Amino acid sequence: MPVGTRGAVKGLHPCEVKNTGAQIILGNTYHLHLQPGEDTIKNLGGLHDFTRWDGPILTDSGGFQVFSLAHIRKITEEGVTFKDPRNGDLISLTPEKAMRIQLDLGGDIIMAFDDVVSLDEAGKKRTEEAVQRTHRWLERCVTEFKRLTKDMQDSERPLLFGIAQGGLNRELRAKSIEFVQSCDVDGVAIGGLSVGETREEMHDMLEYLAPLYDPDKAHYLMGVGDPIDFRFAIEHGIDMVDCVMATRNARHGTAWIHKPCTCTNKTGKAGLSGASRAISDSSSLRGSRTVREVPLARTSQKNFATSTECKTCGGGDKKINLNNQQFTEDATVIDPECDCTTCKVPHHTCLNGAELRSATPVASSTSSLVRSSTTSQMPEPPGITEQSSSGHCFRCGEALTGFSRGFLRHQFKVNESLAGSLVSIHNIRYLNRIAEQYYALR
RNA sequence: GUGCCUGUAGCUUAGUAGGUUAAAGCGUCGGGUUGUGGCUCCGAAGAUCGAGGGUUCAAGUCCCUUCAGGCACC
Repeated sequence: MPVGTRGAVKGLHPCEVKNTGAQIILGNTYHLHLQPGEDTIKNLGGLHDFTRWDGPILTDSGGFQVFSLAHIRKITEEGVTFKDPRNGDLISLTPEKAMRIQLDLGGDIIMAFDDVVSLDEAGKKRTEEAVQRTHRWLERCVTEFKRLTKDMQDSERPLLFGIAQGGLNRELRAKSIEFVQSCDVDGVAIGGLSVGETREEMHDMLEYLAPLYDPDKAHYLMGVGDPIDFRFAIEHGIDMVDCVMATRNARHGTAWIHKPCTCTNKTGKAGLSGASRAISDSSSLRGSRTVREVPLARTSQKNFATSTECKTCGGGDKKINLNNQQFTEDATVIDPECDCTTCKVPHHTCLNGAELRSATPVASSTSSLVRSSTTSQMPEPPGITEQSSSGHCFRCGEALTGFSRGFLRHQFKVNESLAGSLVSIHNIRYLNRIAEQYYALR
């Protein structure tokens, strides 16, 4: 889920977001409440009409801002007060208010209001307290949610997700997952990770939690991650993630690329972790049990499992910093394997026409969970051509040549925001391609 | 021709009455970024202080000469 905190995925037209294969985006209660306010958004038709994004929208509750804006907030049992950074005004968020705001905003999935703790000493000390409070707040959220939606038809009622906490404490985590799954919620989110712990600590926790998930509910890992963490999460029963890295890194010049693993070890055990390897040979898992039911086994070589990097050939998920001098005269695209509209764009007359409609199959693992409440019409985006993978336009046969690294570096160097937008498209598409590859393995 | 002003990092400048290893912003180069406050954060490289000589324990700073640019006057 690309992140559009303030109602827009930064730098991108909704068509561009859609064309990455993204099925759902995020908005944020805290930011939209401060500006322009849920009343304004409601008066302008709700988030979908307001933002012109006709796909599902998930709104975060503002719980994370309790954590990230720690220097300007105060927590009590009732809720949290923040100082408005613009004018110093005190604003408050409570479980009930978070429900009201999110329902006014009009997203399709709304999140319970939770208490996120840091991993420093102060945070560790209050981990248990935060878990208990998160649970009490969740009960208040569910009550308020039911009260506010009791007159709604099933088709217009948004979904409510609860959030499990517990820091890096396994016992607390297990209790929290169990509690949230026992509540009347449509989905379960894993919160409080990706807040500064090491990759190994996060992966260990995900591995520990995977067998505890109720297969009847969706599981959403909040705030994760880069391609490596994303693969690991999928392999361990996670259905949904969101992360700002794709877009923030893109705006700062970092693009993800995939270096194919060239190892053809006769044992079939190349360096890549279980499912990552399986993608290269997707037939090996086709027809097996679903990912969520059985988290794919990690290889005995832990290092391989926690990174998709192949120790033998260096293949796997990589990143490049397009600001680097080495790309000044680089005529190649970010990633020749990629089919995004930054890496493969027709630069001829075919660009102008409906024939270029996307033919890329889009996975729909979450669509059955989500009822899009909008009827707004979005024009079909100028898409990826049918034969983009072959590198040629299916219509006229001309080569599809995306934006060169040299061009992108130049635009970054002259501070042109187009560069950040183009790389955002690439990075979001990169993650969605990973999701689509796993989806094909079900 | 005469008088005055200005020369410090690639650029714009700070360097106080001479006193530790000449400072900053921008730019350059490299890195970071995980439920987005921040086109951001961190780090590095980069200066024989226009040149030469002198005074002094000590000169970017004072003196002389010279070069370059600018201004004014003849």
